Amino acid sequence: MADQQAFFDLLDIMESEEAVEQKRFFALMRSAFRIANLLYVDVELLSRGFRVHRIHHTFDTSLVDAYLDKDAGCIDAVLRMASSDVRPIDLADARRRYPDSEALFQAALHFGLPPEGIILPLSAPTRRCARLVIQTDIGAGEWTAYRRCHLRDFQLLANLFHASLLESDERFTDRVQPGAALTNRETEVLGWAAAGKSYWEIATILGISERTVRFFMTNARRKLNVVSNTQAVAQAVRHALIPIS
Amino acid sequence: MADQQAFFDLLDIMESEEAVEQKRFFALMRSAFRIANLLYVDVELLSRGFRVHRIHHTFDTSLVDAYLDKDAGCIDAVLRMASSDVRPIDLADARRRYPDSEALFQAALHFGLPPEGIILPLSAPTRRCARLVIQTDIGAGEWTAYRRCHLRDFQLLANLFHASLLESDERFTDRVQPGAALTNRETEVLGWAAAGKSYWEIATILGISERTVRFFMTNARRKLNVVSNTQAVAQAVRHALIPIS
DNA sequence: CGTTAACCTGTCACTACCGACAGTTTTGCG
DNA sequence: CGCAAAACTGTCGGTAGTGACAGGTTAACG
Repeated sequence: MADQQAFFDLLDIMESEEAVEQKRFFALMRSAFRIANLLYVDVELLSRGFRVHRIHHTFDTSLVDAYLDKDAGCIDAVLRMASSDVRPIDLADARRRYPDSEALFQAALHFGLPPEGIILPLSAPTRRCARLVIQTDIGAGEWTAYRRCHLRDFQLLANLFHASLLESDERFTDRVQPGAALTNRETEVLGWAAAGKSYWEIATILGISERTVRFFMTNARRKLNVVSNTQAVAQAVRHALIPIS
Repeated sequence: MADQQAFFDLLDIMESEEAVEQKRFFALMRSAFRIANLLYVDVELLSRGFRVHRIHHTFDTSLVDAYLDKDAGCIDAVLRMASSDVRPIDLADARRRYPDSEALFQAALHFGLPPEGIILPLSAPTRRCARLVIQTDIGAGEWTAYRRCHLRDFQLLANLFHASLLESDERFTDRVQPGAALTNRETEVLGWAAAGKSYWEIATILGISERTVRFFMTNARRKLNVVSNTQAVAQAVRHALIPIS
């Protein structure tokens, strides 16, 4: 419990300052706790592959870059593993539960990085997935006690850091939709089109004429500023105008 | 710091047990901390409105239900406000920053519920948004100190509870895609269709014949088990086969 | 060297979509 | 009641998407 004060100092910094720089946060964390390395990732996970929005870490740059190029498949598996769980996961547990990640841990060991540490879940905006990985040099025996004592500290500080990054991100403010809002009928018709129904089918379902369905769809296309039903539906799904259902 | 032991006891429970029941967690939290009420929500936020996946709370049922029916617009605004921030937000701050929520706080006050407490962000799967709201009877002056001391406890325990709920949820395991995976070209063509391009345009862009574009699209439709390009693109966006871009 | 999968192409007939023409009716609000 | 916005309808002509016909080429793998 020696670093209680260090935590509270760090908490005050994270809560009081507008934006905490990534390097500063990593440095503060490393001085406040017995942390060897930190890795922060914010990605958009796709069915195949992923798009990195942000990645920051304190590992050797050449090591990480080399690995990213060499074995993207393994990185992909590790990301998918980490994102499928919203619980803090111990690195040792991750290694045990997901054999695909073994290559990564082997490479880390080769560089003198023992597999002790934890992956913390972070609340990301729609379709994104962010995690903070903390790696330590503490032995497995001692780590259990240290983790129990400081997990809450790690999780909260990680959340605050992550929030700080998101807030400083312009892209996070693109919530506002351009153009006018769709009417109920327009949304409804879009939803059925997304379900693969033709104009005739939608007309039958809604009990209106086929011409009217086209009327709504045309209005929706105009409002969304798109050229085809297909693009309109893509937009609607992306902007959550229609539910997953 | 009197309830330090209570926190660690609770942490051990949350970490050791497979699934912690919602009522039990709420009871444990209320006995371990000076918490008056808890509210957990997990929703899918749409451009207009929302779909509730889960909602649990310790407030008076009639109060919440009545409010949900009466003023969905306000609830909507509050949800949107809470989800736009991934930082823990004090209820008092939320009230100050978002005038739309005033009606809700007024109603709460009317039922003897003071606006002290916090909204905790939770990491949810794609397109979902989950939050745990903690409300206390502690006075505003004392709350600041109590909050500083226990925010980390609240955040970590909330995360673990949330993870426990998600894990027990069948729907969370629907990650597996039915049918075969799309090839690179099929995905590529779908992406352009989602961008509103016609077959002819896609053919020109990719430098192949229009017929070939149709070939890929037909294969994609067959693999996704859909009947139109529109439905195929809707599926592709929903299942993150193609990026937001 | 055979097999498989991905990638690529042409044509025909049909149906669905889409823009532009020109309206009516209903609903909600000040 | 007047007005605006939403909901609703008909028809025409052109373009785009769709299924089914029947192929060829290239790269990877055992």
